[in-house]
Amino acid sequence: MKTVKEVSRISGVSVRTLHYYHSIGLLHPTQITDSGYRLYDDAALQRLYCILLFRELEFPLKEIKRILQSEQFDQQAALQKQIEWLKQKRDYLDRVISHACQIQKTGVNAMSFQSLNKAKLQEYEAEAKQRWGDTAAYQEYEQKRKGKESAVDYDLMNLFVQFGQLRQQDPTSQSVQALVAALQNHITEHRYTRRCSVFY
Amino acid sequence: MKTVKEVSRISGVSVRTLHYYHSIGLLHPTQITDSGYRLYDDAALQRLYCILLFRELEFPLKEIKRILQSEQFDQQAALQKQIEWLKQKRDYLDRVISHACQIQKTGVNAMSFQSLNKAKLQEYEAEAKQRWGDTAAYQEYEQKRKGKESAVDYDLMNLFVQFGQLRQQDPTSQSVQALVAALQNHITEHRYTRRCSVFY
DNA sequence: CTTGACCCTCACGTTACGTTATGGCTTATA
DNA sequence: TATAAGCCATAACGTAACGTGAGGGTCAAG
Repeated sequence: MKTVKEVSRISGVSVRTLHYYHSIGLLHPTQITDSGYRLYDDAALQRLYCILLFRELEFPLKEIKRILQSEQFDQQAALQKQIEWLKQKRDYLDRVISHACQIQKTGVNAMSFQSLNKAKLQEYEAEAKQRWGDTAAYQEYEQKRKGKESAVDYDLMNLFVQFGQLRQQDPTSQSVQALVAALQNHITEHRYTRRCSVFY
Repeated sequence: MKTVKEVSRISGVSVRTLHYYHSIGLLHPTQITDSGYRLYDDAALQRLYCILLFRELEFPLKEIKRILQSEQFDQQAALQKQIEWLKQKRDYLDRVISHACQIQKTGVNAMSFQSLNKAKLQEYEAEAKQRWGDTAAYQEYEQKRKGKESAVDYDLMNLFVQFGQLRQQDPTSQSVQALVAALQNHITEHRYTRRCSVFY
């Protein structure tokens, strides 16, 4: 039986987080002493680990809660499909890279934005639908998506468009340099942290 | 001069967002009519585009505000370094994939966690430090990081550890299937959205 | 029995908006 | 010109996942 502090040290989450997870019913302490102290056993730790796992994947806590009490699916096939998905992401990254290289060499004017558009992503989405359309989880997902407009009409291309437009303007201009500086800084800062460590 | 509705339609952001950006001083309307209506010109639209660009990269709005009024850096070199960074990410993804394949074939017991650990990411971090250590932006970043403990002692490996542990337990168990199902569902749901479209 | 390290429960702050609620402005049409 | 449709505005509360004190019990050591 471990106290909040011990669990915190072991798992890396804050005591406050344990309080919070308790309050929302995501992780109940195994026992609570007369004086109100929370105590956790190994099973609780195991569950916490699962929670953190899903959190790593950016599941909202409510989803995690739901997940941890549901059941279904073929595991082996899932891993297989997961691998394929990862490969597609890598390929996409490849295209992004070559595109960036092209921009670097030729500037914006020569960019063939058609070659790298979000159509590819939608392809994936369609494929995902095929792959998971028969699952209960996906059905729910679909349900939730209804009514939500995908009102995002800018994307990676626009990033490069911006880059390009700025380049054509004035290489030493305020906005260009600020853009680049910030880009680097931000990526340096955020791309090594928990949020993105898994899929980058 | 466009009204909020028009800007909203063009840019894809909500009217509320325009209100908000105004309220925090991130994007001022070009003009405000006697009756209090916000009006934006093309320069404002351009600025909005920049804002959205940075937002896409997950900059907090405060940072964006700061960025848009700062100035510095060599742009060309930055793009180059950015490309290299992207390549490293892709390579990391490659390793993740091969690791996943190995797990798929041999199960957990055979996993060589040493081969894919966060050391590689830390390498990148060190390299980033070298690359950007001389920049003002990075200095600030360092400043901010002080005092923050990197208390996250689980990562992608733990993902597979979990996967593996569960597999060894019982392939048809509740937790295994829930894990996989949720994983798939979540990724299907979240990996095609705005948040991650750029870097995947 | 006192001290220090731990524990507890409020409860407000944060980020980037979404979502009504309530009411004024503008424009087209009857 | 009156009225309705459609757009505008300002509150002001809700959300997610905690961080950060404030104010106050508890427990083991000395």
